[in-house]
Amino acid sequence: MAVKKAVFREVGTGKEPAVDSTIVNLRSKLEIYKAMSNGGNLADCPVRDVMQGLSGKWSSLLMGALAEQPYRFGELRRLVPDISQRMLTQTLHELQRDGYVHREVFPTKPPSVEYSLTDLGRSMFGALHQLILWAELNHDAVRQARAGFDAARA
Amino acid sequence: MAVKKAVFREVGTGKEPAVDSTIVNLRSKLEIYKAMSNGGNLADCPVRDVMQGLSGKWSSLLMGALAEQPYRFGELRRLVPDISQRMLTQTLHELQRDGYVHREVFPTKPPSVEYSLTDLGRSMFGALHQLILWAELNHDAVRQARAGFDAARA
DNA sequence: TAGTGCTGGTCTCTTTTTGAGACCACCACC
DNA sequence: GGTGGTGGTCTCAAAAAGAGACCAGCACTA
Repeated sequence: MAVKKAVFREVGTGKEPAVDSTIVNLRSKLEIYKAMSNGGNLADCPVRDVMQGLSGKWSSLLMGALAEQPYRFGELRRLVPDISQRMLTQTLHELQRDGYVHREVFPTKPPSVEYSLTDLGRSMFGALHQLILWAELNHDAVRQARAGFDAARA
Repeated sequence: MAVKKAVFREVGTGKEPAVDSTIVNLRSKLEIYKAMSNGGNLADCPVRDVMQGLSGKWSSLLMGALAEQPYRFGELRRLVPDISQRMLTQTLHELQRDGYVHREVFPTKPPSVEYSLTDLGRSMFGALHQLILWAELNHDAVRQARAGFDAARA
């Protein structure tokens, strides 16, 4: 294997020489992260903002359930037995706020509440689904990597 | 708009009548959630297991950065200025453990450490990228939904 | 008519996770 | 001998998550 040089690159310090071809070339590759970080304006970053709402422990699971069909509150509670009622309320509320989930109250006695995906929610779940499928297919590889890592450091 | 009936469905209680066509039809649609919940065996669920590792606040951001090029520890710290050193160490450690990230120490003085994506990591990021692109494209819709929701309840 | 159960929540308390920042050893440079 | 840069760990405070009690309203049952 060729010996890699551990070159001390200067990144993001704002002190780079203006005309350094190495850095220019390097910078041109930073497309994904730039998008994810809104080019340094971290406070108002689109990707980060949206991803944040999906990164909760229960968000993707509830989206998966609602992608199949609408559910009532109590149904979701039974379907996902290890979620606390507090987190179910809260996660559904966040998903509703971000426009992925529609909440409808029916005037039954007692009143029942049905949650369903909006068009935006279905659209988003299309992308999320890719990740879920990947997880399903590659679970063994991840588990194996994890086992190997734990074995190596033991 | 047609009046929706708030039918009290029985789901997951284990008490359903054995031959109820409504429920059978309902059950047949539960493909995505079944995959996500491993059919009730929640403790050892592939999708949940993998998603958990990606749902951290910083995981996807660091994956996005490393998808562009390898970075050294200090570079990542400067690139993502609002991550604490502790969370950077920890998140990289988790990503390494799950097999997405490779960690290589160079015998420089002082020693430098380079982080890069593995093949598994690049594969996973392909799927994650779909979600990132969606977020980029639909950020306005999400922000609008959020604003509308906040306005309605004020 | 009193008890029980179901609805969809909220409230409080404890535990877990995250964040901010001090601290560390090592070495080069001046 | 001070300063700065390397990649961390450690401690302590703040924020988030989880467990479970509690609530009002109504239907059904005894």
